[in-house]
Amino acid sequence: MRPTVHDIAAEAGVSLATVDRVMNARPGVREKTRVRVEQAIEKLGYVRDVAAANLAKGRIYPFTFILPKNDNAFMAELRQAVVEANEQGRVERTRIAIVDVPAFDAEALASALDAAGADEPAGIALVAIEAEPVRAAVARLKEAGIPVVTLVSDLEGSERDHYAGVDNPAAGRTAASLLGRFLGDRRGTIGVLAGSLSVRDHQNRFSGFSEVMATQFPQFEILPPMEGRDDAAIAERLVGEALAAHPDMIGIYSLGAGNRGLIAALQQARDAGREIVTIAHELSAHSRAALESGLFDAVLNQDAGHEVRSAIRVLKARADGTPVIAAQERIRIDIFIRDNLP
Amino acid sequence: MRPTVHDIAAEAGVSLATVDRVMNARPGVREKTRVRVEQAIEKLGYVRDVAAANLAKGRIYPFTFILPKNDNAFMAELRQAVVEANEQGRVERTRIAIVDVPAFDAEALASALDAAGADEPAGIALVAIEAEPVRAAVARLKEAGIPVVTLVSDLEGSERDHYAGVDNPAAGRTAASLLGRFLGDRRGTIGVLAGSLSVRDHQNRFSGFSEVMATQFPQFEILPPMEGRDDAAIAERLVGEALAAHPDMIGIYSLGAGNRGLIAALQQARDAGREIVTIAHELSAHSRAALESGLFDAVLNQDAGHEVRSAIRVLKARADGTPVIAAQERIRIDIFIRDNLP
DNA sequence: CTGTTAGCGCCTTCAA
DNA sequence: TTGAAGGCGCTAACAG
Repeated sequence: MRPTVHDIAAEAGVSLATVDRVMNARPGVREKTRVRVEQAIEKLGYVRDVAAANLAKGRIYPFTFILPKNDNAFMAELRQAVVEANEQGRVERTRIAIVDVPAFDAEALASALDAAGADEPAGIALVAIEAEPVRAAVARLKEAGIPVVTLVSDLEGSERDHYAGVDNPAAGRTAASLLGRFLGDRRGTIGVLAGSLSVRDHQNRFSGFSEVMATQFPQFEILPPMEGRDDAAIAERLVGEALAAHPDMIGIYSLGAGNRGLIAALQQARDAGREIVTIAHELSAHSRAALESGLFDAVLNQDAGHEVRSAIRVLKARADGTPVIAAQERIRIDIFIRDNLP
Repeated sequence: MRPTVHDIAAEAGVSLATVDRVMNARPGVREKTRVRVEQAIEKLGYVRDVAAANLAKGRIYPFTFILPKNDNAFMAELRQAVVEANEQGRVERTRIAIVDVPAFDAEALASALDAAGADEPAGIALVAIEAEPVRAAVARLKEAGIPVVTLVSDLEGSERDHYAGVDNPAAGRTAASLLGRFLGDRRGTIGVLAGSLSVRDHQNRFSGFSEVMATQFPQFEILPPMEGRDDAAIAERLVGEALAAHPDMIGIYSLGAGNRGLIAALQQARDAGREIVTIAHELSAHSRAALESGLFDAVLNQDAGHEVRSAIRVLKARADGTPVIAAQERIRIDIFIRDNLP
C-alpha cells in the first residue's frame, strides 16, 4: 500500500497535525522536526492524496466566465462547454457563474468585469475585446488580486495571467497554406470575411494569412477584408456582393463566425456554376455539412471544451499559487477536411 | 451547500446504509423504501461525490497493457503515455502493468495475453495483430470475464470490448485527399510505404487511401505497397530503391512508422533535385522537423495520450459494469502541416 | 430488510 | 511548538 500521513507521522515520530503543518508549509514547526518529517516523506515516497485533501478541506473555487451573447454556433458551444465544466465542477470543487455581455461591446465588457470583480471570485475568464476600457478593467482586477484569463481572444499588453486560445496568427498561416496549395495553378482573387477586426483573434488570423499569401503565394490578389460581425445575414450579403463584384474570385478565407450566411452565398455561387475554394473556422453542424457537400474545403477548429477546461485549470492553479506547465495548456489548431470529420 | 447522503437519509427517513444500497443498486431493499430514497435524491438534486466514494471504497483497478517492443517514436510515445497514466493512477485508483512483446509476432502476443490473463487483472489492453491465435487468446480472456480493449490497431471479428484508436480507413482517405489536392495538375506515380499489412491499422489505411485515389484521383498510378516493418533502415532502402526505379514518382504515402528512414531517402531525393509530395503518420521530433523543412507536406497523427486515457476509461467502465458513451471515446485524426504544429 | 458503526486519507479546531 | 480528536462524504462490515 502507498504510504499515508499516518505512516509519515510514525516514521518521523510526530503527530498527524505536525505532518500536516509541514506538508502545507504552515508555521509553528521547529526547523528540526520539519526536517525529520521531510525526510520521512522522502524516505517513504509519500504523495498526498489530493482527492482526500479536497474532501477534508471542502474548499470550492468560485469562478466567473464572461461570454459574448452571440448566437453563432461556436459561442453556443463554448457556453455549453462552460455549463458542462460547471456540472463536472462538483467533482473539481469549482463553481462557475456565467455572465452574458453584448458582443463586440467594449464598454459593456468593461462594466461586466468590474461587476464580476465586486463579488471577489477566485478567478475570472473573458473573451477579450481589444480596447482600452477593457484593459483598464483587467488592470483593476489584477490590482484586487483576482486571477484573469482570456479565452478564445486575447488582450495583448494587458495584465491577464494567461490566454486560453489558439495561436491565431498560426491559424491564419495554416489557412493560407491550405488555400494556396488547394488552388494550385488557378489564378484569380481571394476574398476574406472577418467578424470584426476589433477583436484580436480576427486581426491576428488576418495578419498571419496575409503574411503567408504574400510570401508563398504572391500570384493571388487578396481583397480587403469584409466585416460580417459574425452575423449570418450580414455575411451572406457581403459575400454575395463580393462574388458578384469579382467574377474572378476563386477562393475565400472566412476567419470569423457566421458560417450559415457564407454557406448560403457559396451555394448560390455553386448553383451559378462557380466553385470557390473555401477555408472557414469552427466545426459545427453547418460547417460539417458544408465540408461534406464540398462547399467548404477545410475547416480550422479550436476545441471549445479544451479551451474552457484549460482556462479553469489555469485559474485554479493561479488561485492556489501553483505553477502551470505552459506547454501543456497550449490549444491546438485542428484541421478538418471531409475525410477526417469526427 | 449541496446535499449529502445524510440529507437524503433524513429526507427519506431511512439510514445511511439504505441510501447507499439504493445508490449502488445493491440488493436487500424493499421496493417501497427504494422509491422513497430515489424520490429524495431527485427532490434534493443529489449528486454523489465520486472522490469521497472512491476514498471510502479504496478499490484499485489492476490493468495490463501489452505493447510491441518497437523502437519507433510512436510506440515510445504510447509507452510513455501509459507510464504517465500509471503515475496519475494513484489518483484514479488504477495500477498498470506494462508487458513487452516482440513486434509483429502473433504467437508471442497470444502467449502474452494468456500470461496476463492468468494474473486476473481488471482489464487488458493490447496493440492487436490480425491473426487467429490472437483472436483465440482474446476469446479465452473474455471467457474468463476479463475486459479487453484493443489499442491503436484493432482485431476485427473478435470479442474485444472496445477499440481505442483512430478510424484508419478514414485516415487513409484523408491522406489521399490531401495528396491528390497537393499534387494538383502534376502527373506521375505514387509510392506507398507500410509497416506490415498484417496489422489491421495499416491494412485499413491502405484500403481507405486506395479507394479515394481510385475514385477521386484516377490520374495517378499507385504502386504496390512496400513493407518496411516500421524499421528505419529497411524503409530507407525500400524508398531509395523505389525512387530510383520510378523516376516519375511524385508522391509518397507512408502509412506506418519508420519515418527516420523515409526522411533520409527523401533528403537524398531532394539533394538530387526531386521534390516528392509526402504524407506520413505520427508526429514526432523527426516528422516535425521534416514538416518544417518541407520534406513532409502533412502528417496525420493520433494522440497516443488520448488513446491510452480512453482505453483506461473504457476498461474501468467495463470493470464497473457502467456504460461508456462511444461518441465521447472517439479518437480523432489530427492533421498537421508546417503552420499548425503545436 | 434495515440500522449502527467504524473507517478511507487528510485537514482543522482546540488544548496542552 | 506540538498533539488529540472530530469531521469531510461515502462505503462496508456487522448486527439487529
